Amino acid sequence: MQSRSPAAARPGRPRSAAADAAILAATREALVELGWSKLTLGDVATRAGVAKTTLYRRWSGKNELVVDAVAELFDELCLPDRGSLAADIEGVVLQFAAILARPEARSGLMAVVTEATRDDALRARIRASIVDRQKGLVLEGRSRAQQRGELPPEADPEESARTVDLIFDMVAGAVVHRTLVSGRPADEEWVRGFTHILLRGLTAPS
Amino acid sequence: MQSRSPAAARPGRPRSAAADAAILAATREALVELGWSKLTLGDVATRAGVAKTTLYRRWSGKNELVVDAVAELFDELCLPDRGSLAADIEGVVLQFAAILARPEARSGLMAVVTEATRDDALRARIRASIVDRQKGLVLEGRSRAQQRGELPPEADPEESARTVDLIFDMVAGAVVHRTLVSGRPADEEWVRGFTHILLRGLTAPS
Amino acid sequence: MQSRSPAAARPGRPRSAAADAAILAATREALVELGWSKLTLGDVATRAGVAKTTLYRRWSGKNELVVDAVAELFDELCLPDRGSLAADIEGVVLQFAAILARPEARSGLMAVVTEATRDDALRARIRASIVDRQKGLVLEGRSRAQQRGELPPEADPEESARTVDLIFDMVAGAVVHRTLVSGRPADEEWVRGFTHILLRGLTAPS
Amino acid sequence: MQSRSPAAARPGRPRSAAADAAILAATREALVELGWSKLTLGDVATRAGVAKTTLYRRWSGKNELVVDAVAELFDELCLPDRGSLAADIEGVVLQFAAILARPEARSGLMAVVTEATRDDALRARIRASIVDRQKGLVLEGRSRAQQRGELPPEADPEESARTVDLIFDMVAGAVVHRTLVSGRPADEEWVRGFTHILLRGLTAPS
DNA sequence: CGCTAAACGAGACGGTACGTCTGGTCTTTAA
DNA sequence: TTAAAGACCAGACGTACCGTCTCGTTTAGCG
Repeated sequence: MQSRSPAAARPGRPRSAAADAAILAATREALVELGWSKLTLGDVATRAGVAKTTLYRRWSGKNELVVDAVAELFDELCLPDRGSLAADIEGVVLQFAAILARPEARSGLMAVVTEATRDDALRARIRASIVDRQKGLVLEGRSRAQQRGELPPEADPEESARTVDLIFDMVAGAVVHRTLVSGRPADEEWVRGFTHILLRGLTAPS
Repeated sequence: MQSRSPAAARPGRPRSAAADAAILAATREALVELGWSKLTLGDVATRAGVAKTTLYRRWSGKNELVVDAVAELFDELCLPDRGSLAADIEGVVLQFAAILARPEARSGLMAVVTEATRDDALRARIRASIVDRQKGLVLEGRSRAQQRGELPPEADPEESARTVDLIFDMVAGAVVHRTLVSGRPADEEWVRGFTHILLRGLTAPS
Repeated sequence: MQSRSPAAARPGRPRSAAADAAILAATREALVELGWSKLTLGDVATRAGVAKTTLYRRWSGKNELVVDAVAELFDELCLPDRGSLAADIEGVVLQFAAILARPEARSGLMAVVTEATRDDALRARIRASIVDRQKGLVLEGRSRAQQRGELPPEADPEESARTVDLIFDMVAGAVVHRTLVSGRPADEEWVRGFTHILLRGLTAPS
Repeated sequence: MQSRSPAAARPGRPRSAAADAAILAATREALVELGWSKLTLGDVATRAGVAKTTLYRRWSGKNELVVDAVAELFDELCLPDRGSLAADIEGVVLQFAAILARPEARSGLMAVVTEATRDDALRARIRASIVDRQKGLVLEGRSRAQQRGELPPEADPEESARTVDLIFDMVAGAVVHRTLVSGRPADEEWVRGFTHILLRGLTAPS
């Protein structure tokens, strides 16, 4: 039996880890300067000081590359305990907005989501590297609020999952639409108004 | 013999009106089959039975063409009075979701919005042909709800505009995110849940 | 019925005759500077001030292009009447040697002949544009010598054709081998010696 | 002074003799299947069951490799005494033609000669491994004919060398041109005709 | 016997050229 | 003047080889 352990000492020269990093950084740089549609894999390779073949050996195309390059931007997302559900939501939304305010995210994220409408594998990749992480924050925020007593514990797990999805679409969708479609910043004032409506919608007695 | 339209005093061969329609239809057809990134102006011209020059004489590029082609899809959006604010919201959200469910809208709309992040003229064109129309529906729905007494009349006009923008971002963003990012349909059940939260957030006493 | 007359006014912009000439000239220039194996179609296009597509529209590859470029060099071959068979042979052999002394012919001709060993269409093209013209000179020289009485009239036409082929292979082969394999010039002295042997072989009583 | 004794017991693992043979055989095999221009060193290495580095350690490039691979084909050339100059010439020309009829020789030999027009080192290598051996046969045949009295002894050694070169160019050139350019076999009938003319040219009284 | 040093396989690396495709423009003839 | 057709320039595409390099792994001879 041969276990394909990830660090299995494969024969031949190992891939350069530096190249990976250089390519992803060059991709973000090119996204900032040129935007998605004028971004060229040849140009990215040149910026990274790397041959085109090195790039194609790792990523099968523009879409996959940009997903990975953009995904790294979301590594910094986290959910420190700010003491209340409202503060937690405001905090994470502001973090999210700050990332979307960066030009490499603006150009890149929307573009790959667009491409993903026709490419299931790409959609899965986006979900795995970007979306699921964000949804995890929603889950974490909710359980924390339940521990605080701000939200009731869940009864029906299926209903619960549906609500999490809904909240996630509302939060992410609103920030994305504000930032990328309306083209105005999701600043503190806007976030406060948004959080106010969302929270009241979730907690007010019907 | 062809009788010249009396108003067309211009010399030379008049532009074919049929060509415009054929080009836009061919564009939508190509969007469905190929998606944004693989759509080619040469291919569109061929589908429309038209020369490339004819196409370029009317549109300056891919972006402008697709904006116009997609904009026609939103002509059907309207806001019949369904008797209550909740019903009105549900109705228009479902209409919007139905449009976004069509593949030519999925591929095309997102793509031009993406391109618009780096092209102000394109953003203005999109706003004029697509977004403002939607925002008008929000305004219309609110004033109707105010006439019904479901919403209080606005005091501060600036605050009022801010709220309309916020609601618009929340509605459009949630539907778009649900449809294109989460990749699940914005069906009646989902719309009901969304409307419920949104409406309670807007009307519940804090 | 559609007659495909060569100057049939086909629709669309006609091909640029200047481009053809520029490409062939650039090809010869590149052959001189770089030789066959380092000659690049992209480079030829650049030298000719022409896009790669323009080149590929006319020639399907390097081989076909070089055949045509080299074939033009042989346009100058002719057979002026020098008064005797010996003088005629010496004259045409010297002409042939002069062409083979040019670097674009050295690199190009041998290379396409080499490629033709595996490509029947290419061999046919070479025969049509280069070889048959040379063989014509052999035929012309023989009939002229027969009129002068230097050679007897042919009896058996089949035998006659075989002899022409043999002489042609001997003449062209010897010059090519001397020039390209032995790498020494086929100068007047060499040509005189060669003509001497050949002529005696053809005319001496056995 | 550097003694380069062939079996100088150098430290380290000695080179595999089997690899050399396998590479040359694989080269000929690839020449037959693909021809010169489509032959790749990577493919040769794969066929030989050898790494590319092993190949490059021994040969500096495609040209050198093919020269050596083709040169081995000419090892079988020899000049048995057939009793007369005519028979000797016919015999060796037929041998030469038989080698040129093999596809690995057709593709390979011409190609390296072509390359050699721009590479002096390569030309020297070809001369050493292939051409000089053939010229030796001419010398041998002549001296044998002189012993038989078919040819007069040489007076002027310089004139003698010039004649040998000329004959060699005529013989090799005619066979190569017949085989590779005219594309017809140098069979017995053709060889007889050729030998007849050549021999009469050399021996008939002027 | 173990040490040393070169050869070995595998395959990644920076490059270059390939032949194709698309984007926009220009030039022709016909309507 | 517009239309259809298609040639034109420019340049990105993704692939194939080039010749070099870096690995880990033999495999010989010498100590």
